[in-house]
Amino acid sequence: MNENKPITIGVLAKAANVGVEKIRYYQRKAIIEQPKKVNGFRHYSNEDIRVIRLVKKLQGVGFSLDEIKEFLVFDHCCSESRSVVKHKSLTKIEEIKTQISELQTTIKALKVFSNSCGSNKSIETDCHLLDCFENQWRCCSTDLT
Amino acid sequence: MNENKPITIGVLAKAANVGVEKIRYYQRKAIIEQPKKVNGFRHYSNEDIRVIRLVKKLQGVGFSLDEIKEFLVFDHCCSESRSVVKHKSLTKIEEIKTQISELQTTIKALKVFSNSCGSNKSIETDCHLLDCFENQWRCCSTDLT
DNA sequence: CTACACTCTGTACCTAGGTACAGAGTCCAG
DNA sequence: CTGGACTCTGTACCTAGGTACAGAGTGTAG
Repeated sequence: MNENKPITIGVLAKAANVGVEKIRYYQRKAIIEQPKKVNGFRHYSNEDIRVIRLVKKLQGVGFSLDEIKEFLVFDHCCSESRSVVKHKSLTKIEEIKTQISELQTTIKALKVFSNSCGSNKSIETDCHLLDCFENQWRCCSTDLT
Repeated sequence: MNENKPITIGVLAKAANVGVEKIRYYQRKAIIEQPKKVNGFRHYSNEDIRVIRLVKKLQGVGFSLDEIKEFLVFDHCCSESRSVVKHKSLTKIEEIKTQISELQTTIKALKVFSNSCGSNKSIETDCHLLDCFENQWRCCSTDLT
């Protein structure tokens, strides 16, 4: 059954909901492996569909293609580089935690901004985004006389 | 004192810890306003330093320059567009919340991955990133026969 | 066995967000 | 009043992550 209807690039693209050009681009960039070719046509496996979807998902949460490549490579040579895998993952987890806390601060600042600038009572107060964010971040304050 | 030592682009760049080219780029893109010029030289205010720092911070948490521009524009015509400001902020808050929950899922998947693939007991189990992520996301599973 | 859909490789082009000059003008310390 | 530091405008170039052909080959339904 798999033999009769090969998964060509178009089938893969449809199944993973991306364009064929993007798949070829990922192959040029070595994000995914070059599949076997039959008469010059690429034939994919079901796993390739999962990989493409994973790539999309990881991109969505902010991984660069290079980072994704590293994780996918580790995925295939897992038994040779356990400690490297573990290290990469733990590092990434820490990065994401930092990112989450920055995002939470951003939410706070946006809430303050929308409640002050966005409210009717603020019409006369000349409320600034700058002030709202500075109160949260203490990062942008003037230190130049 | 401010009159004697004007804040030129180089001073601003140093104070905000960015390059002068980036500041000029932001001006070309109308992210920040064109300051007054004295003999063709741009003279900035202390507020400009705060703005540049805010732009950096917002970029860091994932705002595009176009989004930043919108917020900064609202910031200046606040009294005319309260409801638009409020709406933009609330929309952005929801987006960020979604992003945070995706990031939390990513952390879970990475933990599973590092604990299984990264552990010594996994040497024989052929653990895959793909499986770890699919368990968290249920998004990449094969649905092609 | 023909027509059309699909795929191949290769190259060009696109957006976002910059960075790096060149060549000319300005400012300031000595 | 000169030399070095700084700034101006304008254009070219860069990376990441793609998208869009062109021209040729392949595969398959009628």
